[in-house]
Amino acid sequence: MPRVSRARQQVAVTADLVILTIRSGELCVLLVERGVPPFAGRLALPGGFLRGGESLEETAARELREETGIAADELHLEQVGTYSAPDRDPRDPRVITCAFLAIAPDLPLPAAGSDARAASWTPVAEARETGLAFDHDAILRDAVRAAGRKLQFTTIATAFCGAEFTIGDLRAVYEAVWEVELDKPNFHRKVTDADGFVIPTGGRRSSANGRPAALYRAGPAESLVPPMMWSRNARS
Amino acid sequence: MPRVSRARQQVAVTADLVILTIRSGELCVLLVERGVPPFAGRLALPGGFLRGGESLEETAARELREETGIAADELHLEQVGTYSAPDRDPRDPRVITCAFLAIAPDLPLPAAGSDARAASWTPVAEARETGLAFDHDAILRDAVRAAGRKLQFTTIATAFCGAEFTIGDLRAVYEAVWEVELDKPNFHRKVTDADGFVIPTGGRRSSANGRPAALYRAGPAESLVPPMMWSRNARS
DNA sequence: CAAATAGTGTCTGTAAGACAGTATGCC
DNA sequence: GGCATACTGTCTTACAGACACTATTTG
Repeated sequence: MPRVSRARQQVAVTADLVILTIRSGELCVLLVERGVPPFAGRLALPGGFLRGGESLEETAARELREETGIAADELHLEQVGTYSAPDRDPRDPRVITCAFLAIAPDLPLPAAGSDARAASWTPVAEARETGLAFDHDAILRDAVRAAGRKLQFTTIATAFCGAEFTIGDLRAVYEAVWEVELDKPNFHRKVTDADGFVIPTGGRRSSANGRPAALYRAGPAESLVPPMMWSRNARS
Repeated sequence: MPRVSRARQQVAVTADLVILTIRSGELCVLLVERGVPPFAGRLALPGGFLRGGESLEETAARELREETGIAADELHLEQVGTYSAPDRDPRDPRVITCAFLAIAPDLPLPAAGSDARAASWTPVAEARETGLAFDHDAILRDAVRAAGRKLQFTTIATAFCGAEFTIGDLRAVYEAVWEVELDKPNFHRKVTDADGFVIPTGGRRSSANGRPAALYRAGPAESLVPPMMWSRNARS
């Protein structure tokens, strides 16, 4: 009896979402507590099954809306990878998943999910310690790496911020995702010099102490030239 | 009657392979002629259905072996993306595919596929003109882009070459995938200076004309620092 | 005033790109 | 020698990173 049957196998497919944001300088991910087996009571990435007539992108967009109330066209949604180890989900029929990365500003809070599941922002460091259901630890790790790579070459960092933000806010994004400290003066110059990355609004924002920071909004550029390099420390 | 049913849908899943190589300076992809509907007689990427007990990576490795005789651990195999548009495959049950990128040296020729399908290397430019079955045009485009990005930051270019190669061979890889011309002297210095990219074997190879080029083999480094940038022309 | 954060100026090392010039093969 | 290809040297410009310094706020 061969372990690998020659028959083509039909499977159920889910789209799982890694929705990242920055809350008070910390990288956070939206997690839900599973209400039903398998892994009932454990934390997991939000997600759901592919339905007839849908592409996986549409499934992901629908889940995003159901879990957070955000329309998918308001933020980036991109594939991270497909996870298909035969033992990744104990259910039968077999379940494979396509993971999507979404980047969101600090939201008012996922309004008590219409899906009735308890959804909440969890620091990524904490999620890694606790451990997630299924193979979601690996998915989260891959998604954070993908986000880190995108920060290098695109202006996606502004998607982590609200409509108006300071250069310090933007630097906090890079520092949280890359887990490094960046030189403030050099970062400031690089960002403000890059063509179409940020546009000054003229406003300023006071904090408790110190000189108020100038406010910016996202510029029209999508790719960031020259890239923001952190390859010296090349992990991934 | 909603277009999107609320029922979770079971689907069949394939792994499709984009196997790239360089033949006389031209980027080529391994294509098969389909013997059965849908798209019978049309060119398509090699691939096959996920079987019970297999991950998609294992499916891809098995198809690679069946189509080319190459063992998967001899070359890179990595996910490009999953394609799931509802109308991408007319068959029922519905079929979605996970595309993999493989990079191969110029092989002796895919030994008359054990799968009995006519497999052959086709220049990518030609494949784009002719058009492929299913959504394989989009998959091919995405895979070539992914390969181009990998060339920037990894030493994967050596995987396109045989065990021994000249710097000119290596440069041809970059020029074919990126569709640019690179400065020969600068490329030479950059590659030979990069730590662990290439190692001189001491041998030389004569061509018809001119000074024989020194031979190299792949070095131990996997990531390329500093990266080989072509971001000035940033397409993708 | 001190403390704190925002932002600018300047210097140094490294690397990219342009391209002149040298080396070494075949006819 | 002529020609083609491989390779080296050198110059210019651009950018990363370090860090001294100035600016503007609160207390």
